[in-house]
Amino acid sequence: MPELPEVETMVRGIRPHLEQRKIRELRQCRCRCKPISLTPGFRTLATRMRGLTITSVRRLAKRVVLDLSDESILAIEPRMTGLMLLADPPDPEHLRLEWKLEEAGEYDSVWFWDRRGLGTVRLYTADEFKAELGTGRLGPDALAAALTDWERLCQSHRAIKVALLDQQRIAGIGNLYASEILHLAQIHPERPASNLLPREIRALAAATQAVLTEAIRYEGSTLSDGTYRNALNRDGGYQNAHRVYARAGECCPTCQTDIVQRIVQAQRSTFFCPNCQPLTARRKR
DNA sequence: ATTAATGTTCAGAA
DNA sequence: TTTCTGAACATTAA
Repeated sequence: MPELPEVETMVRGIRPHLEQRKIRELRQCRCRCKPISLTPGFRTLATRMRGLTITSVRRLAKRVVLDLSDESILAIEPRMTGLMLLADPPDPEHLRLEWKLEEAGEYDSVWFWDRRGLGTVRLYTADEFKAELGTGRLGPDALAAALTDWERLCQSHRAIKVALLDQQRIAGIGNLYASEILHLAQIHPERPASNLLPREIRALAAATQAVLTEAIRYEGSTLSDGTYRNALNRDGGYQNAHRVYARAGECCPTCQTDIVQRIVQAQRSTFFCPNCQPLTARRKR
């Protein structure tokens, strides 16, 4: 589930409790589900991480990244249902990994919890990290993208909603926030990206900033399935501010005129308001 | 029983 | 080369 705002919330939640602390040991939680993807395998991972100090905790697109004292880097990718927790997991069955910490602190461990188990955890050397996640695989972060990055995104002929999900062009936006961003920018999701006018590209960049920073302020979105929680198992609050996502059939909160529609693009749901987001660019100004 | 779910990746086809 | 489709990963809830 987590997109940029949810991963940013996880990072902010765990950072003050992990930085400068030493890893006593890594433990695999015994659940009867299939194990998640670990690279390298658990044994090697545990051996390599034991005794290292966590020097910094940061977000890279939709990954939680721990920089370690021997220059190796751990990247945790929550995918659909992964969470980083300091305490109080939603259930004990889907705890996957536990990092036990050395010094006494407010919390003694941090866990990776993942119900569906699609998440991945990978330990990189500095060189491997640069090669895999440096340039190419991930575009500029959605909160740091410059206008030229947005212009590059809009060279694609794909529908703008689909292009927004391309992590190689702009990294961090997922299915939920793509609909919210396009609604605020008043752009129809099926418009070819390459047909956007310069002022619409600027509106898209501004709407992305506005939606993502507001969502971070609300600590992310907890949907009806309730999977996403912050590091202390508390709900996010942005779902109450959603304008269109999962609101098909409801009245558009902006125009109070039209009904929010659901369509499918690239096999994924898109929500939009036909009145606020016309298929042809409004001509004015 | 069927369907859909906030993510990513791959193969194969247009 | 770009873009699209479907499937896969694994689990749960409506």
